[in-house]
Amino acid sequence: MSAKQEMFELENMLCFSIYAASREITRLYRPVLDKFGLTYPQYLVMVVLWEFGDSTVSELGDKLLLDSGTLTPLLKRLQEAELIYRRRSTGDERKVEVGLTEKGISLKEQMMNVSKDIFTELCKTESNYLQTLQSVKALLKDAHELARRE
Amino acid sequence: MSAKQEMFELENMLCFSIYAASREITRLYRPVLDKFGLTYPQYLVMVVLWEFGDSTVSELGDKLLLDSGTLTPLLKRLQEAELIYRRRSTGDERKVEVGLTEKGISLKEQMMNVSKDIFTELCKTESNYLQTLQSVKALLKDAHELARRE
DNA sequence: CCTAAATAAATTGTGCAAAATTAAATAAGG
DNA sequence: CCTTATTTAATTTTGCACAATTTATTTAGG
Repeated sequence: MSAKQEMFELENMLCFSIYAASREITRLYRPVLDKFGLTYPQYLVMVVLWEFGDSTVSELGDKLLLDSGTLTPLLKRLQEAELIYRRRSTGDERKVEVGLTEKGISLKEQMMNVSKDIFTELCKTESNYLQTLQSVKALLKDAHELARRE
Repeated sequence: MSAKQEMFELENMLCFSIYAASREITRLYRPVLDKFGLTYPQYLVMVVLWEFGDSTVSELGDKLLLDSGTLTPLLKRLQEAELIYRRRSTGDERKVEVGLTEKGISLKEQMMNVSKDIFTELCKTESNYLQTLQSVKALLKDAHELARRE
């Protein structure tokens, strides 16, 4: 079996493992997030707002590596759920500022008591959580730089 | 900063790194796959057919961890592109068998001469490709088992 | 000033992703 | 046989994901 053959075998393809792992992790979060009426990408937006405070749409996109075409409808759903507000920047009317409502702020406390279970469950089974985290973060950084140096 | 606080920081969230890395890798493959008129999930279906030969829809789903709601329209597009055929199983008319056309078979050779570039590019930047692959495969296995033990 | 370029977000269109429902066919027990 | 449960795929619906285009605004050059 040549090296060229091997590279088309699913078991050897890091790209497939990452792609499938991403969906399985989302599946793992779903039953918990469902209790709060959140999807996984919506949850990540909340995480960024909790950590960094009020942000523009493009700042959210920079952190999450998502574009406005994805974020705009997602943010509208979070606004309908009254977890965030959206308003035009007064200084620069091209920008839309996104911030947490009281309900959005208080959600963090509620989730900390539940979400730990997912995190610790993965930690428990993942014997080397920190090692895996460092590997994937390095991969993300490399892929991000490769994909954007046109 | 408490351990509970830290778990909501984006930099510490393995789930986010996996999710973002998956999209960045797909973005990396896109310009190459575009030349062949394939999307990334379509490419993965072709990889499975090249490796394992003719398969039913559910066999493809088992390998790729995708359900029929995702695969059925995707397979129809591959059929329209004349890379695969689909037909009801003669033995069991519930099953739909998927197989490669001549065009689909020959695509593998064409891609081997181009796709290597993506693979080697990632290998080059990823100092520890095999280590990362093993970590992510272990994570995938754990997440898959956790997500399905109801 | 005033026009041209650049920026920021929204809009549009295509293609996954997955849960829920439906429909068809098979298998199994009585 | 015949009914019931199971299996398998299709269909439907909602929600990302992203490229391409459009619109509005701001910045810079002349």
